[in-house]
Amino acid sequence: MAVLTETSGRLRVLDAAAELFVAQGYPGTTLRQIAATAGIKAGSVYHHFDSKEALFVAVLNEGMVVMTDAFAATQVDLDEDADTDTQLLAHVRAHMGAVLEHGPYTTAHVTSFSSAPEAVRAQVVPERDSYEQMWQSLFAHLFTNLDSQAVRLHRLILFGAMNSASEWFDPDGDVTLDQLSSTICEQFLHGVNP
Amino acid sequence: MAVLTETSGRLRVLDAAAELFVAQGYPGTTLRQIAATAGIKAGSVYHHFDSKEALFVAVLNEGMVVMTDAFAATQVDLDEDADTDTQLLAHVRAHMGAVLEHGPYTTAHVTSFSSAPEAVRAQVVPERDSYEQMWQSLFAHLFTNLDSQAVRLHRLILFGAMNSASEWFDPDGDVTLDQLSSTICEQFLHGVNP
DNA sequence: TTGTCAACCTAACAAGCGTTAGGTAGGGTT
DNA sequence: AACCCTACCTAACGCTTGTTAGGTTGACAA
Repeated sequence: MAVLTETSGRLRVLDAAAELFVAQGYPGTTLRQIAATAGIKAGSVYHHFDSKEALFVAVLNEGMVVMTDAFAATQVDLDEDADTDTQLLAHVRAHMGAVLEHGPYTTAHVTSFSSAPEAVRAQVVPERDSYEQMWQSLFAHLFTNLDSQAVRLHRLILFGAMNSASEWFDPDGDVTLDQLSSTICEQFLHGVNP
Repeated sequence: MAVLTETSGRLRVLDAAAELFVAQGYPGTTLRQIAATAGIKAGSVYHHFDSKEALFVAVLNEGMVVMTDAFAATQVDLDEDADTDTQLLAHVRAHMGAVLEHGPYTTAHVTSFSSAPEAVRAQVVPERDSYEQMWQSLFAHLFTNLDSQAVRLHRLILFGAMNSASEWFDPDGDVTLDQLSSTICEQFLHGVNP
């Protein structure tokens, strides 16, 4: 039986990969860097994963699971008839938390998805789409006055606002994730001066 | 004298580099790809640029000039006492135009800046900061009720909303840049339901 | 005790990388 | 005519890349 105090080798590789992919992108990260960070040699990575490509896909899929779960958990906790502000804030906070507080897996989705070759991206598109579909439904439910094209536009704008925070947000800075989430949400719903 | 109907070799290299950096990021793009796109051989790139790094910096600096010029031109055309909606929309439209209508140079700044190694990024930071400073001043002028930290936060949110459009905006789609700019601007100032 | 298996290692492979040295063709100037 | 300079080329350099083949080790099972 594995000792509980040390994480499994496969997980250490996955962690190292996620961290480095976030910092350097897909082509900018080498298997030797990943292996070194995980404390093993480059060749040994192939005991756990078939290829660099498969490793990247594994990281992104893990990240997508975290985000999807966060959304679903929020949905469950929420009264369906709560007002728009309450519902949106809860989901915004959940998304921000998933991207910025739950390790590099989710962040990889936001920052290094676009750096990957088309062949790699294609393997994660379905999971991505399904997450976007969740938000599309939420928006359709909250903003009944908008048509589906307008809903899509506003959703993309909100995603841009939320995800770009991964480029500058500092967990140790003087703005907390709660504050940031509520600022984004307030400003999205009611504009810059309330 | 150079024939006018064909662009200079240096410019063809710069164009090819900008285009490929946008599509594949900095480490994902090779000098041989750039050279092939420009119609020359890899070694010949060094007749025009000292290194891959210098080529990237040249692309980003060119992009920053376009953006700074667009901002300045908007500033000049604008009555300083025009209302907030008018001023902000003009600048948003100018920024969006610079990023999405003026070739890959500006887009490179938005999409592939983060993919570059730290040593490369450092060389473009001053120009970047000066552009951000322009926006910071504009915001301070438009939103006098906000303190400088709140101004910064809202500015970053707006940047996120605008720049993320480079990942999905389709010039041939059924949303024009004018419509998108005005949607972003309206929603930023007054919220999602006006 | 013997066998099995996961989890590593070493050492190498071909391919591709950024970069360089040296050459050449042709227009412009003197 | 002689020269020079720009804009390329060829051919290679040393190095790194993802990947593979073939060990070695130690924990566990039969």
